[in-house]
Amino acid sequence: MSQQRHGSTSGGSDRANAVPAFPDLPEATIARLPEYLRALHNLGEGGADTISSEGLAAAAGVNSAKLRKDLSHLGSYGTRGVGYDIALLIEQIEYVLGLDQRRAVCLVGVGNLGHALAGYDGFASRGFKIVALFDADPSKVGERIHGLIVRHIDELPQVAVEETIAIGVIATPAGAAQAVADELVAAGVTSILNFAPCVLSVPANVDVRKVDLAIELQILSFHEHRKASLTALPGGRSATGAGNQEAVGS
Amino acid sequence: MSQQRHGSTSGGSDRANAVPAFPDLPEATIARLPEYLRALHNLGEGGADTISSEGLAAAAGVNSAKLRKDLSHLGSYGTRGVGYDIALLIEQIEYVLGLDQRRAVCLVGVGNLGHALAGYDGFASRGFKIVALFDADPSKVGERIHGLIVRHIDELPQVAVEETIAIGVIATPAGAAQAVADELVAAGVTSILNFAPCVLSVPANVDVRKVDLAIELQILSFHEHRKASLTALPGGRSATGAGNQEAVGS
DNA sequence: CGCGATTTGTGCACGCCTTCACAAGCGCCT
DNA sequence: AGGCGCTTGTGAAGGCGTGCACAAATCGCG
Ligand SMILES: NC(=O)c1ccc[n+]([C@@H]2O[C@H](COP(=O)([O-])OP(=O)(O)OC[C@H]3O[C@@H](n4cnc5c(N)ncnc54)[C@H](O)[C@@H]3O)[C@@H](O)[C@H]2O)c1
Ligand SMILES: NC(=O)c1ccc[n+]([C@@H]2O[C@H](COP(=O)([O-])OP(=O)(O)OC[C@H]3O[C@@H](n4cnc5c(N)ncnc54)[C@H](O)[C@@H]3O)[C@@H](O)[C@H]2O)c1
Repeated sequence: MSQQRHGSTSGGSDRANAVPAFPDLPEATIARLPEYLRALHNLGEGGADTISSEGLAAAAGVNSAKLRKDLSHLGSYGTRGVGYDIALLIEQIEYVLGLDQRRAVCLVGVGNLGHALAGYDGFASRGFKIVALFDADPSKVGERIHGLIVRHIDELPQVAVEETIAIGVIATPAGAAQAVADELVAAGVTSILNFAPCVLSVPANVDVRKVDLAIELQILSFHEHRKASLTALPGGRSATGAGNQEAVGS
Repeated sequence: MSQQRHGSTSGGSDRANAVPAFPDLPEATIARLPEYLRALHNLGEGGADTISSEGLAAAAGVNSAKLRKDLSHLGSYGTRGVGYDIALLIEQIEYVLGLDQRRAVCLVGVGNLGHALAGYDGFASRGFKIVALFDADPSKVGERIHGLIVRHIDELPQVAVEETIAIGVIATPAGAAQAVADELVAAGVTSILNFAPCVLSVPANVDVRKVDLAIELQILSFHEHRKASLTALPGGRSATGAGNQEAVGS
C-alpha cells in the first residue's frame, strides 16, 4: 500500500464547514470507518442514542483508544462525559466515505461468483447500486438476474458513460482480468474491486482493491501450521491466536 | 491484528533441517507469501527455472527489497548473481504455510454466496479440500452441490471429528454467524473465515479472518470521494492513487 | 585464474500505526 | 453553585513495516 501524499496545505479555513477541504486520513483509519459505521447502525437499531468509545470499540472489535483517535481525525463529534451521538456520527462517517451520494457499480463476469454478487443485497443497503452486469459469453448475455439483464462486455463504454459508473467489480477468470481492467479504465472507471487471483496493472489514478479467498485460507493455514507445531513442542502452552475480536452478538 | 510472540527461543539447531522450529514471521510477510506462491506457479508454468527478486517482485506486485526481506525470513533459498530456484522456493513457501498437508475445510451456510464458494475450484488447486457443507434450512439439507451433500448443522460435531476439520467458512447471514462460530469452535475448529458482516467473538486460540465486500466498496468509495474533491480544487493535479500494482498479464 | 557483471541478503533510517496515560471538558446530583 | 464522576481528545513512546543503499557472494568469460 504505497501511499503518496497530495501535499494540499490548503487551509480550508475559508470554507463554511460543509467540506473540510479533505481530512488527510490515515489509510488504516479509512479501512476501519466502515466497520464503525456498521456497528453504529446496529447500535442505532438497538434504540440507543449515544455510545461511548468503549462501547463502540467493543462493537467494532477494536481498541477504544484507536477508535477515539480515528474519530478525532474527522473532527470533534463526541461529548465528554457522554459519548458520541450515534446519528450524527453515522452522518459524518457516511459523508467522509462519500456514501451520501449513491455510487453506480458495474459487475463484469457473471459466473459462479458473479451470480452471488449480483444478488447480494449488502450492496444497496450501503449506498451502492449495481447498474450493469457484463459478460463475454454470448450464452449469458440477455440473462436476467435480480432485475438486471446481462449485457455484452462490448457495451461497457456506452453504458459506463450513461450511468457514470465509477466502480467496477471484476469476477472473471484470472486470465481475462487484466483485459477487463483495461476496458474498465478505458471506460472511465477509477476504482476496481478485483476477485480474480492476479495482479492488475492500472494507471496511477485508478484504485484497485483485491479480494482473494485462497490467500485468506492460506494465511489461516499458516496459523494452523504454527499452532500445531507449538502444541507439539515441550512447553505445552495454550497458544495465543492472532486477529481475535470482541463481542457483538448482533 | 494484535499479535503475541511465543517466545520460543528454542534454538532448533539440534534438529536435522526439516522443521526450523518455526520462524517467527512478521504478519505482513505471511500475508504476502501466498501472493509470491501464485506468482511462482505462474512463472514455473511459463517454463522458467529461476527468477530474480526483481522479476518475482514485479509478478507479485511488490517492491523487490520487500520481497527479498520477506524471503530472507524463511532462510537463504536464493543464489546471488542468479536468483531464486522456483521449484525450491515453491516447496519452501508451501511448507511454511502448511500447504504440504491438505487441510479439510467445511462451509456453513449454503445460500447465494455459499453456492459459489462450494463450486470454487480455487480451493482444491491450493491444497484445501471442502469436506462438508452445512446449513440449518431443512429444505437445503440433502441437496447435492459439486459432489457434496448438504448436511444439517447439527451433524457438525460428528463430521468435524471424522474429517478432522480445522478450518471453517461462515457464509450465513450476520445474525446467525456468532452462533455458527460458537458451534464451529465447540466442534474443534481453530480457524474461521467469516463472510458475514459482523464481529465474531472467539477464544484466544482461534483465528478469525474476515472478508467483507461492503467494506471494500466503501474504501473505494472514499477514494472516489477524495479524488473528486481533489480535481475540483484549484491545482488540478492528477491525483496519485493508492494501492496500485505492477503487471503480470498471466 | 582473475575480473566484472549480477543479484542476494541486510543494516539502517524513516514514517506510520498502535497503545498508554492523562489533562480537559461535560453533565448530573446535591 | 460547586463538586464529582465519566468520557473524550491527544501528547508521547514504542513497535512494526518499508525501502534505500551497499557489502557479500556467485557465476561466466576471457
Ligand atoms: N467462485 C468463487 O467462490 C470464487 C471465490 C473467490 C474468487 N473467485 C474468482 O473469481 C473469478 C470468477 O470465478 P467464478 O467461479 O465465478 O468463475 P466462472 O468461470 O464461473 O465465471 C467467470 C465468468 O466470467 C466470464 N468472462 C470470461 N472472460 C470474460 C471477459 N473477457 N469479459 C467478460 N466476462 C468474461 C465468463 O463468461 C464467466 O461467466 C475467478 O477469477 C475466481 O478465481 C471465485
Ligand atoms: N451474496 C454475496 O455476494 C455476499 C457477498 C459478501 C458477503 N455476503 C454475506 O455472506 C452471507 C451469506 O450471504 P448469502 O447471500 O449467501 O445469504 P443467503 O441468505 O442466500 O444464504 C444464507 C444461508 O445460510 C443458512 N443459514 C442461516 N442460518 C444458519 C445457521 N444458523 N446455521 C447454518 N446455516 C444457516 C441459510 O439457510 C441460507 O442457506 C451474509 O452474511 C452476507 O452478508 C454475501
